[in-house]
Amino acid sequence: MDRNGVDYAAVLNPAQLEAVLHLAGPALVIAGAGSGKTRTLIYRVARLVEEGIQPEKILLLTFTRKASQEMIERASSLADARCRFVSAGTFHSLALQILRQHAEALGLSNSFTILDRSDMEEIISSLVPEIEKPKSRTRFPKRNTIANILSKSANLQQSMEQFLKTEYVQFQDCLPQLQILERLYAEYKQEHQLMDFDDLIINLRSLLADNPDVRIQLSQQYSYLMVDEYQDTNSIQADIVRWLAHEHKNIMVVGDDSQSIYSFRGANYRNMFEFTDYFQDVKIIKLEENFRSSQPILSLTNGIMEQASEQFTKCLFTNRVGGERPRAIDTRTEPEQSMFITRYIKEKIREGQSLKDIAVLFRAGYHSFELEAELTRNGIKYMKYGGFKFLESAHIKDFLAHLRVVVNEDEAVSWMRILRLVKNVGLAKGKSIIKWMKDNHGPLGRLGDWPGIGKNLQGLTQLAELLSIFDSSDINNINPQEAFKRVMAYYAPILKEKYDDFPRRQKELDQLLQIAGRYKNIDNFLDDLVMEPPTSSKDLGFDKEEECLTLSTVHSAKGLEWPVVFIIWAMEGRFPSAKAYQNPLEMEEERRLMYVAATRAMDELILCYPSKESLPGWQYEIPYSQTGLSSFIRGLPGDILHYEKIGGARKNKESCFKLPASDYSLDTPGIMDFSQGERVRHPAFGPGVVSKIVGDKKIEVLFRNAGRKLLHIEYTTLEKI
DNA sequence: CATCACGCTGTTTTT
DNA sequence: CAGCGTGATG
Repeated sequence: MDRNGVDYAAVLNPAQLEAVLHLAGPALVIAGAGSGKTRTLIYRVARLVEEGIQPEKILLLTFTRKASQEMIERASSLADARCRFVSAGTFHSLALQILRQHAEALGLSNSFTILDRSDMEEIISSLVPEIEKPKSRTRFPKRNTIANILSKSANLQQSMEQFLKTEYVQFQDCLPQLQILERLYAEYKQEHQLMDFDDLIINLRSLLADNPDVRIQLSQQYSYLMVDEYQDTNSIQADIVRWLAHEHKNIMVVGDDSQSIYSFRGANYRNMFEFTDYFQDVKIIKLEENFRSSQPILSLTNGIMEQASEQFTKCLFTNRVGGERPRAIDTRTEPEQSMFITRYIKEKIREGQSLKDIAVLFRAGYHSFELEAELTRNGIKYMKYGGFKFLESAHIKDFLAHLRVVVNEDEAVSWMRILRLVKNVGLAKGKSIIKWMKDNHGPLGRLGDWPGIGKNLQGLTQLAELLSIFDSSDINNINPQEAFKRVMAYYAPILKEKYDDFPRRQKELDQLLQIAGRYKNIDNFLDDLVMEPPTSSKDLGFDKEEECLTLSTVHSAKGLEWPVVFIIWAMEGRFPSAKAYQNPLEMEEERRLMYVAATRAMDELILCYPSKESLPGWQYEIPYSQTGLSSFIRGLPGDILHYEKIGGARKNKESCFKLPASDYSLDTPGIMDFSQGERVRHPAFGPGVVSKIVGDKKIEVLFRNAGRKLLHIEYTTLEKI
């Protein structure tokens, strides 16, 4: 019993207690999924505070800001209110904060702008025309791929040559071009005072490595360090941790090698085991008792990890008894999968389960599109995490570009966006205007003086007027919301002109305006948007705590749990390019990804896979043995999973799901018939008319409201009206 | 030099 | 589906 009345021994098991009572010196906590890792961290923070350590001096590093905020909140409500003042954040936010203070030590201005992924890609694609592409027949990588290559090689600290040899063999003959691009991109960033996410980390490390005084100052400022999800750090971040703890060695890292799923950004779970090489007398604590899942679920997850070629640690166990075996359900096709899940959820609700208790997890954002349509048609509310970020949609980026040049008038990426929105200005004119502005420093008000301005460039004059408003007032005193409204007055007509579905986009901008209202200055507002972009409608704060289903990528679901979890997994095998399963390394990560997904489930786990491919455009069928899921479950002992098949053609009597055939079988004439001229409704595109029957499962529909008039649509996304 | 229509391709994950 | 390249048009 301690002074404040938290009886740690009563709320923690022995291993957790050991971690919580550890005060000074290095410690490595190996914490299996669901072993109360967060709980342990929380109580350890509380414990440190109760020991009299100033909360500000405790630094808690996590991978998402959301995770750190939640931890702090729980710590201050569960244990000690002073925990509210603990310093917490992500590696990136810490780096930003420190670099803004010490930029000059690195020869940078402290008003640098942060590039998000799409900014990065935009710069790259503007640089690509400057290089001569290889003459050979092989394709040059797309901008997304180039960005991946540059980012990952930077994070791995490998030379381009070495990197291509090991990771992108297919682009090896583009080596000279990629090297040039790498250099051009670096020069561009230097010239325009820009940093991408990788630069934040890399620059922080150099700062720490080269400046003992900064290091000492920081180790005084943060004298106790904790790092969550340590298996997801890359070697640069591990260096940062080492430097930060260099003076005092009060460092506790917590992680689980089986949950390392970020190798695409250079993360290496071996960091965990190298930790003991860099610090002496590391206390190692293993948390192996699982408090989350039923034993049958753990048998599955243990089984999955037993197939891994490298396993360092633990086998999870629980004291819980009972529970159903996880189910593997062959839903035959993707539409049937969506219908199955939707029906099942409805039944659960009828049984009294809350929607909040159910989650559907998947590999990539677009894997849930089909399901989303089905849920919408059935009126099931859901919140989706991960995948596409709404901040990356064109209208939001366009709008924010205007605000960005208000803060930083040299910001060429944003200028390009803005200018190209003006009628009759394209790539070439945009470039020449930017060059002109550079040569004549101080573009804001004087854009109207551009010599090329003429009667067909009326838009430029208006833009100049808008910007002159900002130019004349003190930028630091502009209230973000006010600035927002002014830009909106200018941008709204452009929005209407450009998008047929502008009301939706307008609404999203209005939501963004609400967020802007929470800030006192534009700078911070923009920084926060890049560093911690809202990833779901919930983050935007407009859907109040409504009870709804969770849809999430596995990556975004990390650290969370639900009583009932569905996993949708089978699509990987369908891509001709999905050679993942031939590459043992990627296969290993895929396995850990499945492990993370499965360990989210508390009571009920349902793996769904359509054994038959049915997407438009990808007509060929993939044998079940090649689908992603089956490669995980093939090697498992037969009694770990309960196998089932559903689907019209199979008429499986064992199926737990008996529906009238017409309700969900594509083979049965019924709701899936459409004929030419029929009126239909799509959940996203609204009403339309069937214009043509293209094939067995494909029709063409003419939509009035959609940006595009003609779309090939799958039957199941449509509703007859 | 900007823009538009058309056809082809290729699909991740996050700060 | 979007994002890119191409070729025609203004």
